[in-house]
Amino acid sequence: MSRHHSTSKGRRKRASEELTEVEWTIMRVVWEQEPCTAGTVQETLAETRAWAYSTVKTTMDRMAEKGFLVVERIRNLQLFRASISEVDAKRAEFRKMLKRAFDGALTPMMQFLIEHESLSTDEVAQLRQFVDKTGAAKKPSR
Amino acid sequence: MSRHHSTSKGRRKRASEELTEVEWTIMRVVWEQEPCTAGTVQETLAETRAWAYSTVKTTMDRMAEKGFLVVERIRNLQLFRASISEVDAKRAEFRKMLKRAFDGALTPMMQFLIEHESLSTDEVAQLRQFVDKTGAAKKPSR
DNA sequence: TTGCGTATTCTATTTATGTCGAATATAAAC
DNA sequence: GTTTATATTCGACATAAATAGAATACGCAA
Repeated sequence: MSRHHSTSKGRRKRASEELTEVEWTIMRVVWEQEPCTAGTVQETLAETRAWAYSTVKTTMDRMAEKGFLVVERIRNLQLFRASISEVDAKRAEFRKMLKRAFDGALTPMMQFLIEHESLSTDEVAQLRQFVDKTGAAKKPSR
Repeated sequence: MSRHHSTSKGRRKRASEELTEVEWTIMRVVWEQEPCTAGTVQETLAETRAWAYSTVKTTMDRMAEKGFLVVERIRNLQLFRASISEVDAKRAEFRKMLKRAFDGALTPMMQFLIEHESLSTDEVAQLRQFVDKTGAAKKPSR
């Protein structure tokens, strides 16, 4: 067993763009404010998370190592920016859930939602709207 | 900061029923064959995972500690059964994803699916079918 | 030039997760 | 009873994740 696409340094294999909880929290801020410093992120999150600056910084450094963030150095300043898109991250998160809980299939998930997640009337309506809008393009059977 | 609702023994606080990857793998087998022994699980998974018996056993013991499994002892045999339902586990997994990636809202997720996940014609058709079948009966519960 | 105030780097602790091997216990068979 | 095949218990180790303090470097203003 040995696979890693050597980006340059010895990168550990990454399950594509799967973020941990803490990483998601940080990424959200970065996507919104990039380029930004660790200090900015820490401050932005201060209201909700009592994280020490060093906690945020260390995490962000590690995220950079993993390839989730890229760093630009200006003087003694480090500006971080996301190197994975929000869409990709969402897609990965969704896929992971789908794979784990629904064997990777969308339809069973939909069925589950309807049967067990008690969608609100609004949600059902929207769902229907989306379906109609989307389904219109391709002629469904039935 | 210090919270743990001492269930009886010093249980660590658990994020409800969130399973790790390995735990999902094991739970799937348990749900299907419960009550079953660690050996059975190990053997069932042998085809796909080269896990030593002890690996499976240790993991299952830990899962029992966490409250995901319950053990029944018969002689020197331990029978495991799930103490969380498949539905609950799925719900938790789904909710976690929703919270992380879509701020907990279903509609944005739907939108995302349609915009970025290119549903197949079949999926759209099925989706429509579900919506039709459900839309009328569902009420704004919850 | 001397400090002050951040930014950076380095290291450390704790807990969780993934994996197992070795030693031990035990039911069942001979 | 002794053997045999499992099951169980325990401890161990590596890596990752979460969290943070301490030491250090470095612009910039007085």
